[in-house]
Amino acid sequence: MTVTLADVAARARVSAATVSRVLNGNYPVAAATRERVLRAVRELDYVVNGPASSLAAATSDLVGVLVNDIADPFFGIVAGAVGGAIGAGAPGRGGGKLAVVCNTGGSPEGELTYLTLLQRQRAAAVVLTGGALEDPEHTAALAAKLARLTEAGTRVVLCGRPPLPGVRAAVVAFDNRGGARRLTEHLLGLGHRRIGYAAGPPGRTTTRHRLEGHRAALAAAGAHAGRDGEADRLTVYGAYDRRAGHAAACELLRREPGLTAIAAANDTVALGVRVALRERGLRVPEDVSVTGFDDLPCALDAVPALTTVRLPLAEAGALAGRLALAAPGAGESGESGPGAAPPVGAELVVRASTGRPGA
Amino acid sequence: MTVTLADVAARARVSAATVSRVLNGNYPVAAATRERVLRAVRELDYVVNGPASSLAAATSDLVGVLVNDIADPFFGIVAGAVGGAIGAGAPGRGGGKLAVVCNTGGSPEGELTYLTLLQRQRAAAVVLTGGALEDPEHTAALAAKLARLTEAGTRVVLCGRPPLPGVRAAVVAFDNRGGARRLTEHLLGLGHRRIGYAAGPPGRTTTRHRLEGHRAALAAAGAHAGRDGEADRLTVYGAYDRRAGHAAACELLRREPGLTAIAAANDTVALGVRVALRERGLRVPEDVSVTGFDDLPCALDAVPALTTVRLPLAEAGALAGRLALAAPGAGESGESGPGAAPPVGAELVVRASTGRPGA
DNA sequence: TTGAAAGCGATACCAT
DNA sequence: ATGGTATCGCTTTCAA
Repeated sequence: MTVTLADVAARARVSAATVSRVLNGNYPVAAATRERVLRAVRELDYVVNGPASSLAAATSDLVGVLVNDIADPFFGIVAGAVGGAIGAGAPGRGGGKLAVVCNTGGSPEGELTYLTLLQRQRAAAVVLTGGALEDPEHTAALAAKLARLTEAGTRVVLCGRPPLPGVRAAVVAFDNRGGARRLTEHLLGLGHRRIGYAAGPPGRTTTRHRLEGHRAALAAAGAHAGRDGEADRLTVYGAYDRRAGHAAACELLRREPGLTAIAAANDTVALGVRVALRERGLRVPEDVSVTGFDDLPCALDAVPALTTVRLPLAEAGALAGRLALAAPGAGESGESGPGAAPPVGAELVVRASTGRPGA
Repeated sequence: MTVTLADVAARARVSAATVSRVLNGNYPVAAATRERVLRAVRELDYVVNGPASSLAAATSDLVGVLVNDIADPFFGIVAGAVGGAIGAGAPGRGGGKLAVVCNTGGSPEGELTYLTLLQRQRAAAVVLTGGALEDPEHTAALAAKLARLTEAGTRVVLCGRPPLPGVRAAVVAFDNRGGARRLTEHLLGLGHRRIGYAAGPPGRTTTRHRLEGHRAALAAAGAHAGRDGEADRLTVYGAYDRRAGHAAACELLRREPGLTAIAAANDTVALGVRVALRERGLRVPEDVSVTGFDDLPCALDAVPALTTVRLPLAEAGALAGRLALAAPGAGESGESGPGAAPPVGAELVVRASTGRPGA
């Protein structure tokens, strides 16, 4: 029925071993022989049997990419970049791999389940993207699972989340604290003093780090500083989605109608905040930008103050992809060998303000 | 080193065959025996070797999802829904499959390359999403490739693109013509008469169908009808991204400054149009919505006229996922067997108008 | 209900 | 440079 290596070998009048060598290009093969084999492959329309190959070689060319929410362009861009970096046209050896994008929905079980699925597939590498849960129990389970994976030869890349103790992994770090801090400093610089904060879901590294950055900026400026718990009162947690951003803005304005600005923990949340502000007839600044907008010159020009905070997200993803390809053992926990850029500077953080500084 | 079926069998004091039966649940096994096996699996922390299993069974539990642009939330939502429908918690038999999201970038080669990669993996199914290229040569190549896949037992699902002659595939159809037509009718209803159109890339099914719908509405209303080529003059083609939307709006306004509205071929393009309008100080209507906004009540309320055009995108994706799981041979080319909903009604189409009806 | 054994298709070591 | 072949881990008849 389906064409196998043996069929090709027969047609090319060589052994199966030779065909394998030609196809993998790992061993020297006479040019004439190679030609004969390649022609047979073409004529028979032969396609390698991946499973068989993976079984024999004890490794597959699958690379798992775990994302918290594939519907969020943030992860879409990262996943796309990883896929591009490891895919067909990938530079050097190790290319031609297939990205398996797994949507965990941010749930701990989802994360573990998909890792098991990938482990089962003997994935060449797994890339965990986005903030991690800070629950000790889950962290332990995750670390254990990842340890097993690395033992089995699977490379682990952490992109946008902190290193895991005891896990040999390459990591692409985002400066969540610094980014959030600069964001709030920007608002303070505009004259805002009563600033609300639409935070991410509790218990996530990104949520905590960004909130810390936000508060550091407030503290440095002496804002909210007097009354205890004032910062808490002006902070509302929620999922990283529009609906939550909308709800957060409503709640924040209910608690403190005198708010002049609201900082959001990420782009998607900012979109929700925007909608809430518009509903109330509040002015929404044009400089609310969205992940991915950076390919639009006009959008960039509109937010000069934030330009430096911007992260070429796609490049971070590509870097993660390259790290996934790198030979195991190369520069773990930090960056890696050839062609690897230093850890990326800052996470993209965008805010929506009510645009009434001093009001 | 790594635990195998044989290890589990030994520990449970049964044969490998029995372990396999327990794990796959296809054959009857004594309850006591099953327990013993499952305990051994747990104790040894055994994980099936996917490649070996796929090799023996001649099929894998991978489902390929081809998307034109993973960074576009439209595809993110669809891909996520497919993944959810076939994944861990999938109903009935056939669940527990792994979605492999492949970003073709809308290129014909990418499409073919990924299909080969999936063919090599012996994918259980492939889901092609989004508009298709109308190039006869590529269509033929694609049809041939898909034919080979189905022959090998891979199910093919077309989601958002027309059926392919000679290819046994399930299809989830979007009413691109109808959606676009209603969109333009909406604008006409608001009093607009000089309407620009930011179309998608030339040569795509979605581009053509939506444009046809748009023009049908214009023709029915007698708008643009008099002068020949007027509709062409007010149409600008471009990629399905913001940058192109921005460029299209600029060009349209250059050609006809008297424009009172611009209809965009999709959400992402509409966002770009929006930016261009804002740059010019033109009023941007609040009812410009974005794919995925439908989970935000306020957004829905803002666009009553479009509510009926809205497609629960995630549901279309889930449907496609279910079709991917269905037994081969079940109701091809149209819809399918158990639990399958009828083809979805309408594609989500959003527009941006300059908000100056009659101006 | 369970076991034994023959593949599945490619890889890589050992010869030649 | 090329061929023979054991091996990878699981599935699936065929018997018992």
